[in-house]
Amino acid sequence: MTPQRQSVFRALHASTVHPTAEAVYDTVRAEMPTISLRTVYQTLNDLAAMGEINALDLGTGSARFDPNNGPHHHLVCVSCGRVQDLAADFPGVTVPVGNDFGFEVTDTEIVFRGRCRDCAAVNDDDRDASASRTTNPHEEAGRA
Amino acid sequence: MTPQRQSVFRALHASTVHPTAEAVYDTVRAEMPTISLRTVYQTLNDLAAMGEINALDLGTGSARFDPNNGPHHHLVCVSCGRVQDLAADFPGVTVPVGNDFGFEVTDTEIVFRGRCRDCAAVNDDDRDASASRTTNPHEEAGRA
DNA sequence: CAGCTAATTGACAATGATTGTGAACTAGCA
DNA sequence: TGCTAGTTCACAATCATTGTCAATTAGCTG
Repeated sequence: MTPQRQSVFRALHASTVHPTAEAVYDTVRAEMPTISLRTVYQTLNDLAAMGEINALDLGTGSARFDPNNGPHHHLVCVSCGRVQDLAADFPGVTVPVGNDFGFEVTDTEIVFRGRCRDCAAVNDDDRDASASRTTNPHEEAGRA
Repeated sequence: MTPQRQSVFRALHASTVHPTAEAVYDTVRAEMPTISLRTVYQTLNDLAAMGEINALDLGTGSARFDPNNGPHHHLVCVSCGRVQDLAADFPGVTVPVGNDFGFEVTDTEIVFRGRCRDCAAVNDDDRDASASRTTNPHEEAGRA
């Protein structure tokens, strides 16, 4: 546990927004200006490998890191990329028997996509013309 | 609808494995050797924007394209990246009332992660030493 | 304390997926 | 025939992430 690692760990836990590696980097640099982005990535990967944090790829362009260890799901804003934890349990969600195509399922991940409060408010304003040119470039067509 | 676009469309529908852009490129090149990867990307994006296909980012490193338009979910192999459609409906899966953090949810996506039949078989062979160095480099720690 | 070893750091370049740019081509039409 | 708009594609650029490897550091041994 080097100071760098501690700082990364703290930055992650101080945040509630599932920061990207870049965001963690910015935070950590405030108190440790010499740290490199490489070290942040390395530390995040190490922490994830140790099971201390989760690495999430939610289709927002870059990975996001989640200090929440318990089972939970996510609300993702398709407009700004914001990610919100959802501490709910969905007991009925399992692969129907006989439909598993031989998969050994080890993990179930539910992603609710939509617009967060802020982006929904913005979109109410200019709902006609520029509806697809919002803050964030990720406007993937359909996600089933 | 240019010949290129038709060919991309056909390649996608002829496949059941949710090909990556690169895979579509390889298929199309067989019958149209001069097509460029750029055109394939462009066409896939256009088709996705038109709602003809879905673009999926399932954390396997590259986007995968899915000609299946109906509502369905996915089985993803964490080892080889294979993606299998799952035509099941989960009626109970909605954000609990009062827990939506102001999100306007428009889409719900369930991903079951695990090992496909083939990768499970391989892993039965060398289950001790090289368990984390499999075909595919994506061994993200935990996905909640 | 000197010396050794192993782990960590960080500068730099490389990778892989994807997109921007802009010139060449093509189809349809006046 | 000449114009125009949409497509294609070669090339370079971008973005997130990782490889490499020398320099630094911590911790241990004697």
